[in-house]
Amino acid sequence: MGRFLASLGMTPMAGRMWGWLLICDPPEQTASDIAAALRASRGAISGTARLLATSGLIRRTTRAGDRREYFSAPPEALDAMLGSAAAIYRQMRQIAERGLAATADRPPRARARLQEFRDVMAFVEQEVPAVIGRFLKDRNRRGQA
Amino acid sequence: MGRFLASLGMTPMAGRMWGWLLICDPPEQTASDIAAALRASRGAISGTARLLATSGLIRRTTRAGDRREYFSAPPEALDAMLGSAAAIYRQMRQIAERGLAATADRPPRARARLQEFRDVMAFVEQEVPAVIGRFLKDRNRRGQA
DNA sequence: GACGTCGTTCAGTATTGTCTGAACATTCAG
DNA sequence: CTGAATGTTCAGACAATACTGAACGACGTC
Repeated sequence: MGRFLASLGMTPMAGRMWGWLLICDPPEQTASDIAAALRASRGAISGTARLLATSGLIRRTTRAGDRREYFSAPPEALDAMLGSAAAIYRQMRQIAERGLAATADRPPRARARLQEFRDVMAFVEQEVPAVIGRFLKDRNRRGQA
Repeated sequence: MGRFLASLGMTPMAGRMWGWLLICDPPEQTASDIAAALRASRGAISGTARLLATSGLIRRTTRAGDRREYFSAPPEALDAMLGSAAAIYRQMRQIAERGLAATADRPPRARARLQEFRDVMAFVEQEVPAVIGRFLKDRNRRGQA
């Protein structure tokens, strides 16, 4: 439960909140529940919830006749996580291409390394979706078995 | 050249320095060269150099009869980068397993999501080296052609 | 329509992290 | 041996960040 160190590019609060949603019971919790469990203020929960929701790591649902919002960590969260990891490579490739464009007037020797960096990122960017697809197929097969 | 935003888990200085080493000419530069190019203090260069060197992103070489150290971004840097990316998944799996051990006395319903998270990370952790191996083979083939 | 509850927003604050600049150790040249 | 140059280390300043707590608006209830 003390795994709030999962702040990989996220805030510590986001790591704690997501970790809690992975192990809480019941799986759907209100903001007040989370605030009490994590000993955090409601303001922090509000901001973190929006961050996690836009990242696709958590889902916020409402119930008819109930103003409260229920948060949960759905299975799609893992897909979103892998997808965002893939986005990092795309981002790196784009940065490299910007760099190549900015150094167009430099001698080729100076650009060779950046060019290779771009190629590597392009390769990984292309292969990662294939791996994810294979994983999803594998999971579905196991889920239907 | 203004791509110092590459601080993905690294310090801004590390991003700037690595980016510079990717495009500088000549490819091998002394600490003074880098400090002058990036308008940074020698202290920052020293600390950042050690950080990047231990990560395998840069290589520091010396020449006989020359006290200065030469820094460069070798091709192996990309391999190190992909390897560290793979390490992230392993780390996540280990964290998940620690969480599972810590919640052994909880009802299974509360642990199911964490269990699945562990499985997904284990899968990716296993598949990523395969992708990297395929990439290396592809690059070598192209390099020899 | 008034109250309690819930979510959001924002200023303030504490904490963390990053860079600078000086002091020190070490090496090579004269 | 002296002196210049290089790399390292450390304290301090500066900036960025994350969280708290209070104020505000909105919805449901009585």
